[in-house]
Amino acid sequence: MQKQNFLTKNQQIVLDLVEKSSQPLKAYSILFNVQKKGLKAPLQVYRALDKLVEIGKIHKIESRNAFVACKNSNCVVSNATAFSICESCEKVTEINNSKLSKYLSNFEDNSGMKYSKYNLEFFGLCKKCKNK
Amino acid sequence: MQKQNFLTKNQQIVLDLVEKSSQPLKAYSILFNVQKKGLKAPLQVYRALDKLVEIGKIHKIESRNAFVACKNSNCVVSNATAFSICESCEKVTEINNSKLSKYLSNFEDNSGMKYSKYNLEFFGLCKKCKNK
DNA sequence: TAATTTATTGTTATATTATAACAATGTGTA
DNA sequence: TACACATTGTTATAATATAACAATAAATTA
Repeated sequence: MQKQNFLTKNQQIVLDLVEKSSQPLKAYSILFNVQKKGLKAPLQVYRALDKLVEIGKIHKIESRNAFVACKNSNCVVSNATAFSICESCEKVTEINNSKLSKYLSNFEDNSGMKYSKYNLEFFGLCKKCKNK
Repeated sequence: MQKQNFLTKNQQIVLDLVEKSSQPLKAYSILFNVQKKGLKAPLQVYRALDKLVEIGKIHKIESRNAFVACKNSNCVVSNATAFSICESCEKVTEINNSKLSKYLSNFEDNSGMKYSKYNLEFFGLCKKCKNK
């Protein structure tokens, strides 16, 4: 059996929901929203999320325990992610800046460690909240 | 009452433990280890951790839900943190690279957002694990 | 096609991480 | 001393995530 290159029913249901949302969704909020589609247990959601993260269709916002769809149409693997997070309204935006990603992907220090992946989260106030 | 500029007993107990550890500690592992010192409930640990993170004495490794002592003696506020994490042995090291921190602290994009804080986590294999 | 293998599913239970609420105590300031 | 307010201790519970295992489905190969 070769590695699955399509989405299963549960994965598709979860992905559809996350893609429809403009903001990160929490696992149990996803669960609540897909119960009418037959996903009744947390594990069904977590398993779908795990796979979707693995193949890069969604990202986990670690500091928020929440999930967003990847906005880069070319996103195949999620080995380089950067987000901005508004600490007031919690709006999260994926940062798509080639200079930044190039800089971080090529980053090396004297630890002898080879970095294959990174996740960066910026915090601050978004335009709207700044002007309040 | 002015803002506290010293550590309370509970905070000091938790900090001592985290500083002694060479690796990140989980909250409930901290709890287990400080029970003989009188901290019996999770909240006592979480409250101490919250304050210690706030004043920059320790950092939270978000992707691991674990806490490490800040290794920069000059660390006052923890608004700029970067770590390397070995995905095999889970060794975590705080990255202290002024070029990197300068680059990220000055990072701006066209979102109109002012970034006051960031957290970066690199993943890969450490020297030891790479050679296995 | 049948047998084999492997991935995925459904399900129950439980582990892990974190916070709400509130009374009691301590500490700085007026 | 009286007050304001931060911190503490405590119980209960919320929120996040995984273990274990039987059942089902899909790909492989004989």
